Amino acid sequence: MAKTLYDPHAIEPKWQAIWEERQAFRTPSDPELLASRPKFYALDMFPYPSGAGLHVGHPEGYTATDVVSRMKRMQGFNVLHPMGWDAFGLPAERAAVREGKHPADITLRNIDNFRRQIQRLGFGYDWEREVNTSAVDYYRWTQWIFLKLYERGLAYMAEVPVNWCPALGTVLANEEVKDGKYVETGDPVERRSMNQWMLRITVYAERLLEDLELVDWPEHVKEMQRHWIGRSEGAEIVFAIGGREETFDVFTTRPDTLFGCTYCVLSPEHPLVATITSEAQRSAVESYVAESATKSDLQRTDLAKEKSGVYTGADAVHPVTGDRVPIWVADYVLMSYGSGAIMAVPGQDERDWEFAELYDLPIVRTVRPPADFDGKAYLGDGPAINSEFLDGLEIAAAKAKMIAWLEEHGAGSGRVEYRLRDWLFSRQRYWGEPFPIVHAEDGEIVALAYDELPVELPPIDEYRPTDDGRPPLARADPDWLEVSLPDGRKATRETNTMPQWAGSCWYYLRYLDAGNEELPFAPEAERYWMPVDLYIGGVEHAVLHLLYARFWHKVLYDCGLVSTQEPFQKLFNQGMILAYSYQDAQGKYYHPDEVEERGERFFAGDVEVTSQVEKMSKSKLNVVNPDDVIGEYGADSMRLYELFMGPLEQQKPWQTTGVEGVYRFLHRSWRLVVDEGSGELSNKLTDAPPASEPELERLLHKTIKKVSSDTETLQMNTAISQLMIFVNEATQASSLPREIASAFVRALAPYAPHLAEELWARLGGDGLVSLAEWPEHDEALCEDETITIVVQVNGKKRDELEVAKDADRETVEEAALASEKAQRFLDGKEPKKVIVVPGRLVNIVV
RNA sequence: GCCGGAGUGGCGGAAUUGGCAGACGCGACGGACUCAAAAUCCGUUUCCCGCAAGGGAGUGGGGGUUCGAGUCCCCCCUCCGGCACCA
Repeated sequence: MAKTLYDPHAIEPKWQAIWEERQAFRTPSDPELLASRPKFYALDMFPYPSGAGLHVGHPEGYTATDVVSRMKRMQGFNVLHPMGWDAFGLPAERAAVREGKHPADITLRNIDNFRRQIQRLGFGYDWEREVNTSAVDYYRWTQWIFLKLYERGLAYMAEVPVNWCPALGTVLANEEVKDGKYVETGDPVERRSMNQWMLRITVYAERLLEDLELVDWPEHVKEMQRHWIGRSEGAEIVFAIGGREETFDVFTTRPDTLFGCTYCVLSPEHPLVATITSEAQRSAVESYVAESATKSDLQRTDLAKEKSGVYTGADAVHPVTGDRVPIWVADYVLMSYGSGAIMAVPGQDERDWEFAELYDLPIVRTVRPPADFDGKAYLGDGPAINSEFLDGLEIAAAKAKMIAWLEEHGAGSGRVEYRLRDWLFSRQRYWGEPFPIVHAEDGEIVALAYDELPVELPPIDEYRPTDDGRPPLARADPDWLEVSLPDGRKATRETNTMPQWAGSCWYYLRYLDAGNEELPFAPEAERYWMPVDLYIGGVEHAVLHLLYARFWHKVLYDCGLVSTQEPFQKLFNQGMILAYSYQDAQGKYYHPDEVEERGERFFAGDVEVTSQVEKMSKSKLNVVNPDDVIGEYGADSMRLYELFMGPLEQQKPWQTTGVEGVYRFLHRSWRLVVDEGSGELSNKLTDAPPASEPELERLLHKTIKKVSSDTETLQMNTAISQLMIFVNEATQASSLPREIASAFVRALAPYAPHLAEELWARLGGDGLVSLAEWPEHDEALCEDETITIVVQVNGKKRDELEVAKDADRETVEEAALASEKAQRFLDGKEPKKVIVVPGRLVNIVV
């Protein structure tokens, strides 16, 4: 007779079809139902649909949100759990050039593949709310929000120094550049001056910083944002220039050290450099400035080890003492921070000390270092010295007094400076949102009216910039490019497009009401569903996406369009999934399938290789494809293993043998209910009450309790471990009451939903287990009748005792002292002290 | 250099407020079933001494607090992540 084994390939497509047919995961929309239950909004960071398809890292976070949403749904929450596509971006544009197709076609093809792969995992997404940022009915609303920003004066065009990436043929935002390279590809970036769109995110710096207090996010992500915003308190001080009209401002966090200022430094890009330089110094300064201009940011930082600079020949007037101090030009002062000029205080600043030593400039200490201090610049606290009216004051008091003095004498004021810069918001690409902006022939920038949206991407022949360096959209037909304004003026459309971040700044709002043709989303939907209750994604978005989205959200809040200050109440970062890779002595990689272990060593054929854990990558031949895993073990095993590997937030290596472990667990779960020989229900199942198997009943309640709380706190690895413990025990038990089996299947359902549906149906459960009621645990049954008490002598375990769970101190102490094994170690000595920890242990000290 | 986070068996990892270190899984070893294998099931599995009973050591290293430390404090080492002339 054919055995009825657990067969995920039969079960999984079947239940996925039924879920779809019964619309099991449609978000409730009935107003009465919405009002009657609490809501839960579980959000995944939506993927960019690349041509490479899904890798096993993607589903980790998706599985976690799916498990939580499924449990919440069973617990009676209205659940919103959507998925969509961050679909604008350069790779599709490049593929379009390569294949001679339109980027939209490439994008749709990739989306279909991603959707297929994601659907195989059996996630309970509401596909009716799927969004695609590159679809016209989505990006018209991105343009709509841009108009809101523009109206509020938060979007402007300016000639600014930009990060130009020649390899990409476009500019990049500050956040996209690190060490002079594009963070995604490592392509070098250079400085250029260009007329570009900027968003005034700096206006929101303080709120973006403060409101981090309101959200439940990992501390290190908050820390990264705080650092990126980079608030520092200090003072702006005005310096006059000897013999000239001009003045310049410096920003300092140490106004208390003003008396120690022995020179000033301007950045090479500072506008005053050219005007104040003396004739004698002109050629030296000019060649220094020219040299700095040719250096990339990378070189400037690298060469930072050795400072350099040139005297301008001009002197500044010390605002308090009236002394002359020399003004230098040096590239250790950046034009992009503060005012691009500093007062140098070598006594209290390491960089200034180094520079002063190099060029033999005077050094004056204005804070007395401790007697044993033998360093150079002293940054610690101490009484002010050499500082006239500040002498004797500690730093904080000295700062306050100096700021008061400056304000009184009109020489400066207290000031807060931020590291955060305005957001460079335009790109020279085709595959992005067109700006709803035209340029009139007289140069005026004109925003389109709301009813003129959308501005659709026009077809063009080639996706390269024009020969004279204008963006690809400049190639569009004049029908698109040229417009007449209502007042009769002729105008040209903006040909830059928005950066990829634009679409992801508000997609979580579009999900609330994805089909709305009148508005980006209805206010009542927003009030009901926001904020996002759980947002899971990779830490790589800690600054970029999360900062930009928070910024837009706050603008929408100020427009009265959203009701919460912050969009994402709880954020969680899943750790990256790594994989073993194998390399020989020459560094050549081998596919894991070629490698076998012999003893302690690894070989690929006859070649000895070493193993290591690395990021998955094609070149390292260690990429694991979810389709292959599902093909072999099924989606439930894939889901379970993704979460069982270890703590969600941790990096961890993929191990195929680990998938087999959870696959075996699902087999055991199957056999608990189904007799594999006959295909009928297992004859261990009984209609007897749960109490007929008291041990198992207790374990069930402990399991429900632990699975509920561990799922809530995203400790899914230990929740699964508890389910395994239950199955192991239940397998041993002589009978299995149906009620117990039913509760177990419901607790398993969020994790292995296909198997759970099948078992639920076989057990005769009502409807879908995905929509069944989550089991409740009975606290009284979560405690054992008797507990094991450990008996220690001098802190070492010597014996165990079984006592009633409510046994009092005296009883436990007596029993422990009576223990034969304990007595042996007491060696006849009188106990000096006996510590009783009820329910845990007794420690006898001699 | 600065700021975070982490170091636990052969491996992934568990351990309320300080209270039985190593749950669960992998791997390995032994056994059952089988002509045999796979699958499955049962058992063992931190290390050292011991036939065993039993004993000793043990959570990166060193010190401390405590009846008791993986957990708290101090110093050091290693790894990972972020930032890096931000005045």
